[in-house]
Amino acid sequence: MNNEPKPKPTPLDVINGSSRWGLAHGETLKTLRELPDDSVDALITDPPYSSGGQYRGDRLGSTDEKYTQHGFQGRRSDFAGDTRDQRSFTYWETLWLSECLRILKPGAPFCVFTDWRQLPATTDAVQAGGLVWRGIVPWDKTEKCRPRMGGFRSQSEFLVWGTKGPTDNEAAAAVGVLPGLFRVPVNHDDKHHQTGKPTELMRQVCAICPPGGIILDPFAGSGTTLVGALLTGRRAIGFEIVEGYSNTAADRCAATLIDGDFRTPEQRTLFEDLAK
Amino acid sequence: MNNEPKPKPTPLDVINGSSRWGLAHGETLKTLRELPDDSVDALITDPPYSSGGQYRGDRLGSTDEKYTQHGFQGRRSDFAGDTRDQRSFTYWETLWLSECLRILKPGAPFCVFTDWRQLPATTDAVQAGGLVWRGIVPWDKTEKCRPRMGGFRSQSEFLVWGTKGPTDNEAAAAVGVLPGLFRVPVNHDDKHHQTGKPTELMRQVCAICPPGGIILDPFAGSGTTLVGALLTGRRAIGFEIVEGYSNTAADRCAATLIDGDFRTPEQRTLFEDLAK
DNA sequence: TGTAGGTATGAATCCGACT
DNA sequence: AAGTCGGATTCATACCTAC
Repeated sequence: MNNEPKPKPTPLDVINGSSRWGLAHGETLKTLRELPDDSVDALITDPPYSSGGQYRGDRLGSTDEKYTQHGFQGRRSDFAGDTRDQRSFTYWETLWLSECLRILKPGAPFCVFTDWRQLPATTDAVQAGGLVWRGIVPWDKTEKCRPRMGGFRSQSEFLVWGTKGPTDNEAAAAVGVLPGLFRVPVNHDDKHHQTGKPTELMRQVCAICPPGGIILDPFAGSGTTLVGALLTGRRAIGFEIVEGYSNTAADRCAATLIDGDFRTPEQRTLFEDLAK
Repeated sequence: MNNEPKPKPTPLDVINGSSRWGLAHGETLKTLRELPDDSVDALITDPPYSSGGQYRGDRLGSTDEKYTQHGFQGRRSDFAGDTRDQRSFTYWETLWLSECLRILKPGAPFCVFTDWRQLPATTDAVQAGGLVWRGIVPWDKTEKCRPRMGGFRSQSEFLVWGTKGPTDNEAAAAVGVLPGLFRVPVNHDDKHHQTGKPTELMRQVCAICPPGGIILDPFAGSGTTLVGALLTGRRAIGFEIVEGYSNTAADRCAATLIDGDFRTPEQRTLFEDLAK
C-alpha cells in the first residue's frame, strides 16, 4: 500500500448514494460538522484511549514507545490524539459524541471501544453527550496478552454501546439478537495500525447496524471498521487525521470491494468453527 | 437446611486460629468495625447492586419480584440492602470499602462484583475508599441469559479488582498469574440465593488470595465465597444481615469441610473439560 | 509432511536510580 | 522531593527454523 495522496470517495458521496464507502482526512470535530443531521444508521469507533503512561511526559512520548515492548523489531507509525489527561479525555469524548448524536438517525445504535482504565470515563461521556447507554460488551482477546504476577491478566477491552433515544423497533427486528461477548484473538498479520482491531471482530460488531445501513467511524485508523461494514453489506463513512492511515484505509476499502473477503481460507474456516 | 439459630464459629475465631471459617449475623458497617487492622489477606464480595429498578418505586418493591423472571415458581427470601439510588449507592460502597481498607493487610488484593450499570459507580467507590484499582475481569455467564432484540445480550457481570497499596511481592509470587476472564455457566441447582454466584466461579476467584490466607466477605449471602475459600484451602470470614442466609451459609461451610467438594459428578466433569 | 524446539510479541507494570 | 527515566519482567501463543 502506498502513501501517495489520491482521489477517494468522500463521506458525502456515501450519503448521496454514489459510493459504498467514503473517507475524509482531517480533525474529527471539524469534519463531523460537515455531516447532515439524522443521516447515519450506526456509530462504531475505536478512539485513542490516552491510557498509557503514568506521567504527563509518558503521554507526550511516541505512541510506538508507549505501547510497544522494549525490543520489538517492526516499528509502526505513531498515531495522533493519545495525549490527553483524564479530565480532558472525558471532555473531548463528550464533544465528539454529542456531535455524533446530531448525525445519528433517531434510535440508531452506537458502539465505542475503550480499555478498563477509561471505561468509567467513556460511560460518563456517552451519557453527558446525550446518548442512552445500554450495556458493556467485553472483547476477549484470549490469553495472548501480557501476564501479571499476583493478579488477573488484562485480557479484555470493552465495547460501550447504546442508542440515540428509544430503540427503533423496525431496525431492531432487522438486526435480531447479538452475542454479549466477542472472543476473537489478535492476529499480527491483520494489524495495520498499532492498536488495530481484528477484522473479524469489527465484522461481528457491524451486525448492530441494520443491513444496508451507513456506519460512521470518526477515528478510522487503518479502516478496519469500514472493511467490516463492507464485508457485511453495510456502507461506511470514516474520518482519519493521519494521512498515511487514511490512505491505507482507502486502499483496504477498495480491495475489499474487489476481493469480497480479506480472510485467508484458513481464517475463514477458523471463524466458521468458532461461530458454532 | 433449617433456619434455626445455632452456635457457629465467629470471625474472631478465624483470626485467632481456632476455626477455618466464621460467620457473624448483622449489619455490615457495624460488624466490620469489630475486626482488627491489617488482619485479612483478601476481600472477595458480591454486594447488592441496587441496579434493577429504573424508578424509585421499583427499588422499593420486593426484591423477589424484581429479580425473578415472570412465572418462576420457587420464591426465595427477600434480601436486604438493595434499595439505594445511584448517589447513595456510591457513598455506601465507599463507606464499607474504606472500612475494609483498614482491615486488609498491606498489599492484599480485593475483588468486588458488579453489573454493567453500577460498574462506573463501583470503580469510583473503590478509589474513593483509598484502594488501588488494577483492573476489570469479565465473568462470562455464557448464553443462559435473556436475549435482547436489536442489541447485544447482557451476558457478563464484572469483577473490579485491585490491592491495598503497592503489591506484596511474596504474596504475588505465591499466587502466580491468573486468567483475565471467567467463563462459568450459571447453574440453577447451585443457586442458594437469588443473586448467588456459581460455586465454581468463586472457587476460581479465591485463587487471588495467597494459599492458607483469610478471605473476607462482608456480604456473604448463602456463603458461596466462603465455600470457594474452603475448597481451595483458604480460610474465610463472612457477614450476613439476613439470618436465614447466615444459617444456610454456616450449614454449607460445615458441609464443605466434611464433603471436600460440593459439586455433582456431572459438574466436576464439565469444569474439568472446560479447563482443558 | 511432520514434529520439535527456539524466539518474537503483546493499547504494561514495577522498581530503583537519577534530576 | 516529587517527577522522570530506563531496564527487567511475566507467559500463552504464533511463527520460524531445523531435523
